[in-house]
Amino acid sequence: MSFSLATWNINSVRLRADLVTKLLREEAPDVLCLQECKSPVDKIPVELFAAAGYRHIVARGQKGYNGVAILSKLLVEDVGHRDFVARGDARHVAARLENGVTIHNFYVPAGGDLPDREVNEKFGHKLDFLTEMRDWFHGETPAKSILVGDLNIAPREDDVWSHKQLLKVVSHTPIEVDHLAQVQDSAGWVDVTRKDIPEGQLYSWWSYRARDWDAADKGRRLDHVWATPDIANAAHSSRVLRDARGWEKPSDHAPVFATFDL
DNA sequence: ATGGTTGCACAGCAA
Repeated sequence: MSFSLATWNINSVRLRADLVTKLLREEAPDVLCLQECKSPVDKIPVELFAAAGYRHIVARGQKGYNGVAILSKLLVEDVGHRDFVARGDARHVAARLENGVTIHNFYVPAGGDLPDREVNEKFGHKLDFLTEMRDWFHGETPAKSILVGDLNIAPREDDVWSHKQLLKVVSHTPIEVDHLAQVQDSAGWVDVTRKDIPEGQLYSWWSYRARDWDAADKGRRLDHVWATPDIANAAHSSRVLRDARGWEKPSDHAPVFATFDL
């Protein structure tokens, strides 16, 4: 059995519902994980997605902020969520496919501007969120699991347009990279995207603030697809749909894809 | 060095 999956920070699922359906119709992943839906669950345009063939939806939402959803052509079971750092934020949801694979969809806090928890509470929140992810997965020791989402960290030097210029910029600081590595180590998570594309610059996010995002190409790889070691070797064909960043009224993130043969 | 844009929701915060 083979299935494909994509993760996309949509930055408002209602404003960009037509872009979601465009992606579903043109790229047709079996499962699409969305972050930053910025919508209560009951206001997600589920009929639109069902009409495109995605009849199974597992989501957590809140008004205006955060929000994660898993849209699927395949039957999925809602296997819950965890309120990381106990703020009542909708930043995690999990679903299980009939083949036994569990998919965790995360929206990790962005962390504010200053990379110092003493002066920026949001940075501390981000680090604490990552620490709780590490401890949770360490205790769970998951098998046949996939973890995707906007993790808001670009860990490698070639995951950012300038390693040197971003060392003190939130998303690429050594302490964040270390925290993310500890999450990854907690369950032996394999970075599927980099397993498939080991070399070269690779980005999934480009700021809205650039005059010409495509020409400047000052991107970062903030969106990730990870898998536990038992299924990581079944993954292939990873890619970033950079084109989507150039669509009309785009999200600032592009979707990241992977396929699993199980 | 600074400011640049977007979404939500209607001011200013979060990203």
